[in-house]
Amino acid sequence: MAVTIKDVAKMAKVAPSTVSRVIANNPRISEKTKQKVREAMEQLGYHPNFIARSLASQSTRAIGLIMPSSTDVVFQNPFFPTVLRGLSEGAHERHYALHMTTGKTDDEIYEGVVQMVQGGRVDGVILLYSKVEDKVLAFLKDRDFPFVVIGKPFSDEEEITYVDNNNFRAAKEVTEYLIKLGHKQIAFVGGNLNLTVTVERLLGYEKALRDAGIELVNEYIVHEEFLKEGGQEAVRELISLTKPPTALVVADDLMALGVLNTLDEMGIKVPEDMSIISFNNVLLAEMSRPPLTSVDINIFDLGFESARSLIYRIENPREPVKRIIIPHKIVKRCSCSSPKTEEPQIVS
Amino acid sequence: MAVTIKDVAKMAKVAPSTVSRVIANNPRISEKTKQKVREAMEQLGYHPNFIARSLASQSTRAIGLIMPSSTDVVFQNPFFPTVLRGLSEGAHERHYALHMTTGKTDDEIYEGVVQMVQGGRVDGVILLYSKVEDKVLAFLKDRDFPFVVIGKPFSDEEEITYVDNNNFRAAKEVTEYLIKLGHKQIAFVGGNLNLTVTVERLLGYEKALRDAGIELVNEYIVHEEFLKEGGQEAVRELISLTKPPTALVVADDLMALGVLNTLDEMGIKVPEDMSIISFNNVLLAEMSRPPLTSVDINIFDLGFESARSLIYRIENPREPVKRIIIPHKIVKRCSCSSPKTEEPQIVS
DNA sequence: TTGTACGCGTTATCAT
DNA sequence: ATGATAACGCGTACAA
Repeated sequence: MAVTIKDVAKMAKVAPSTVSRVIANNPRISEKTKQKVREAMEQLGYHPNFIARSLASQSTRAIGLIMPSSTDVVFQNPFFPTVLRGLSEGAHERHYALHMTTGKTDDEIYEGVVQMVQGGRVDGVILLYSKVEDKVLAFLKDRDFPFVVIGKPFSDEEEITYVDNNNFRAAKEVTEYLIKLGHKQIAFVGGNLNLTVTVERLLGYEKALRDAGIELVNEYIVHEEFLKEGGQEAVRELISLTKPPTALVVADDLMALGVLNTLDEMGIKVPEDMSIISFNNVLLAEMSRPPLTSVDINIFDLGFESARSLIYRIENPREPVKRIIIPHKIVKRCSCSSPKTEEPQIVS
Repeated sequence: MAVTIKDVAKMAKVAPSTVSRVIANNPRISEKTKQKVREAMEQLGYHPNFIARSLASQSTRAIGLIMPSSTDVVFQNPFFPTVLRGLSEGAHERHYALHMTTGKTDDEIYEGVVQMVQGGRVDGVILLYSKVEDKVLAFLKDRDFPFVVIGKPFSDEEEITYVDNNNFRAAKEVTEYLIKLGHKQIAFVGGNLNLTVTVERLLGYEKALRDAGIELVNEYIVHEEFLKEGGQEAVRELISLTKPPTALVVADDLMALGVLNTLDEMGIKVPEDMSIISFNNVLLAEMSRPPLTSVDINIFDLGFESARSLIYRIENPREPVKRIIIPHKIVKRCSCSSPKTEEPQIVS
């Protein structure tokens, strides 16, 4: 058995409660006994037992991470290692540990969360995704358990603490950027519509077009999963239109990579024949050919601020909910240019 | 306060210990009282408290994951989401939870591990990396704490349970494959030499050349970090040699992607002018242009088996250590071909 | 088959 | 400033 507070107490010739106070650095303990106790701890190699401490203090100093379905393609996104880094750093800063749940199906995930929460394993949780009609979110809200979601909640926005980018605005900006370059036929290649992020980006795209007086055409909006095959399908559909787009707003870098490949296979040059702009600015964005113009959404900060606000919520339960918007920035690389003016060519 | 075992006991008119036994499904409890107790649990919405249970039973049913330094480029590798999936599934299967530690510096990581282990937060840990002279590993071994490492340990191989591929053999095979295609000038682009995986792959490469009677040339072996810029540097160095290689063994897909880009910029065609073969076969391998021939190392299984063997070790402490080798497979795509025979061209 | 009583390692509330 | 003592919620040896 490991060395406990009692062993230390015995060695320092004080009561266990005194040792406990020394650990908490209670000011009512004299410096002399503090020193004595600390020496004993040192000599015995004492380390506090988190479990016992949790039981007594009713707080675990651990936060739970709820991942999206592990079978979901988004799980493969380089997005995750980066949020994780942010989360980890934010938690570490306040001496919180990280606990994880994953699952293949939605039910598995839900069960995991219930276990974790009811079982008292964590003081609060962070939802690493935001989708419509989420059972998990409903559960947490119902139980009034501290949580924050990364991304904009589908509903009850006012009553939920969340950390997000302004995806609507970001999408509007990139679309306006393309319009300014002279594009009029701009398509949107989005991911799963169950994710609120997809919806927000789509809305921003539409708003920009409407503001510019450009008609929305249904065939220009395609939705596929965030990953490879999806991108390819989407592109083929678009290119085969009688009046194909000259520019693409793609909801995710990884998907844009797939798009890039398909275009290459079809002999369509980027950015000469087709402009592409995408989101997230993961490492791949600069490793593609051509390097992608992409919206940097500061993934790390998304994680970092989520951890921070959850911890704040845990430690100040009665404070009002708040939302944090992480700034974004368009990183211009080489995948966008002005459209070729087709008409003159026909005339000549 | 949440509903406890006592509340259930009161409602079912039995002793708390009886409730406890029902939870453990102790056969010495009559079906009748079991039923009665279960009804009470249902009605009250009882959920066992993991913390209390852990304290009493001295087991947390949680396993700790030790990540590499979050500042390290390898952390960004798509490798991680995939091992995580495997780990998660392996743990979930046996109803174990996942706990994480990360850190920026080695010391931060070490501190985190010590806290986690001494604090009794987990029953065992998994090292998600394997490097030389690892303080963390030494600590775990010294404390005789259950752990398994993903990758081959640098030393004390016989006394450590680990899960790995046969990277030596894999590297040997891919090199032989290139040799069989007719290549004689084959270079090796490796990552950080502190990681045992890099060493193993390098050794396999060298062995294949030696077996084939091909002289090893020092300039053909370059070491850079696993990610982008590294790859580019490495390639430039190689190409500027008076007798540049015709084929490259690259230690990681992501790095190969960087290599691909640099070659493209330099106007060198793959596979016509340069063959490339790499490792891991992450999603990106098939998304690159051209799609990469890569060694599939079954990342998921690496995680899955690690979780399994750790749990086995936790539950059977006195069993001998074992090592598990996950099979690999070369996935041939489009980045390798026979070398152009330069001489005839000069003659003609 | 079930109940009693104690222990797991801490923190927290009273005392002194 | 410090020491007893009682929780915290559950498992379990021992008793009945």
